[in-house]
Amino acid sequence: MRLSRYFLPVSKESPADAQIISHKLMLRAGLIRQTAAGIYTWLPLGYRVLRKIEQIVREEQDRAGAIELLMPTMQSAELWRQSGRYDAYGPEMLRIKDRHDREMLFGPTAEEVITSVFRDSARSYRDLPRTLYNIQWKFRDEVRPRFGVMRGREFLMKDAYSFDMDETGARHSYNRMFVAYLNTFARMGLRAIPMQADTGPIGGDLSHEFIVLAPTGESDVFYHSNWEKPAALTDVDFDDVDGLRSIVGGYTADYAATDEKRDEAREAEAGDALRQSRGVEVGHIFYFGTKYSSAMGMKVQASDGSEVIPHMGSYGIGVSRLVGAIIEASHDDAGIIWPESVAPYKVGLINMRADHEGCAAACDDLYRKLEAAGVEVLYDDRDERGGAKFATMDVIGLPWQIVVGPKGLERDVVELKNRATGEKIELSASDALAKMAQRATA
RNA sequence: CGGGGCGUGGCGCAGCCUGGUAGCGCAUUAGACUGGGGGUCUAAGGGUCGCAGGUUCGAAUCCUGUCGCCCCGACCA
Repeated sequence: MRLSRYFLPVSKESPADAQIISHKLMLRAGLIRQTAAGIYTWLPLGYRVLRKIEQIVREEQDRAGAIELLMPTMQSAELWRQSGRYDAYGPEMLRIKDRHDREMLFGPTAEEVITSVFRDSARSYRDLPRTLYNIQWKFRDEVRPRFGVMRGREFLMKDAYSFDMDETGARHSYNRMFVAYLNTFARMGLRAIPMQADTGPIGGDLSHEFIVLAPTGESDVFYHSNWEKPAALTDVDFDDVDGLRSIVGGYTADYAATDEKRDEAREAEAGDALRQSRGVEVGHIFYFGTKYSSAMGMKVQASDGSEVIPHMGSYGIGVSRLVGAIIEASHDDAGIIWPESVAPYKVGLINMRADHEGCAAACDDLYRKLEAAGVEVLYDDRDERGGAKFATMDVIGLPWQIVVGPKGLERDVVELKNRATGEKIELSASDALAKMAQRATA
């Protein structure tokens, strides 16, 4: 993409409304614009990041054996009356009437929809277990939206729902998601710590919140220093019940708890290794037994002919919130530092002198070759001074910058800069191309 | 939902107390110079001061209402 033809409104100053760093940077870097309280338009650059994150979530859900579908944003009140939640949910649910005066709502979650859909088609134990998920916009009419996309009213959520014949099966489904979540966040460069959590209005007795450490987080959290080691992907067979259980057991062995769930004995045990921080909740998983399946009359026939009420769990990831959480965890004074896995473009190509014939030709050539090699490149071909271009690239946080200028070209070199480390090396344009092409396919 | 604050060119703000020609910085446009970390000079464009009503000869300014947004607290993927 040529910057001269793109829509990327960046600015030096951020609106006074923005309080926390991720919100300020998302506005300054031209990622989002607010449309109403807690409701945002995703500008081109921000939307690319959102889709990258969404795709990682999707791939890890698929790997864990979950199946994607798409449920509507609008739901009928009737469905929520079946579960008894229509009255229980309260003013956070946005209620709407259609032209026939029928009561509708903008879905804050989808237990009712999925249970109804699956209930009407699943007849036998052969149809189970299944975990179904979708990535869809949700609306929760928060009393006080704030912190940009970290706490919006409209937000993109991945929500998964598992159906099993019994609690043992349900716990395995739960463990699948537990490990899938660790892998999902690790791929985004985040260390997300699973913590024992309250189940809240969703109900049930087994629940973990996945929390990313950040000083601006909304929850106080306590954890063992073992959690400070960098996040690593776990290569697992998701069908291996015992193997998965022991992996989850291993992860939960190290103490980690939110403020409400602190355990004095375990904190004493951790001793000097106990750490305190603030955190952002990026995922939450629940096992809640037959709460919805029984309320909504879901039954399937077991192999012995008896009727069984399936056990369920639900599993959420705040996809749009993750954009903010990643920035909270990865930025510096100059701007955002995107992990390569979610960066909107891999590399920013800076033409130091748009008016310089040789320089422009070299840049155009390198740009074409990068695109042909499948490297996502944002080419700053504007007639601006170098300083302005550096500042733009730094604030939008692309992982790599290739700087092409007349001085370097005299010696047949370009400069490759790593945004995260600030390290700069000189190399030939073809070497820079090769290096970027290699990273694009890695 | 309780408490507090703010709405003035795209963004950040001043002006309001004490009513009288709407201003500054950044950004934008044009030209010139300049060219490796947000350049300089010159010129220019852009605002019915959130909206509605009231007071007044006259309202950004005073009064009433209303809408929107933000902050603290309680609640949340």
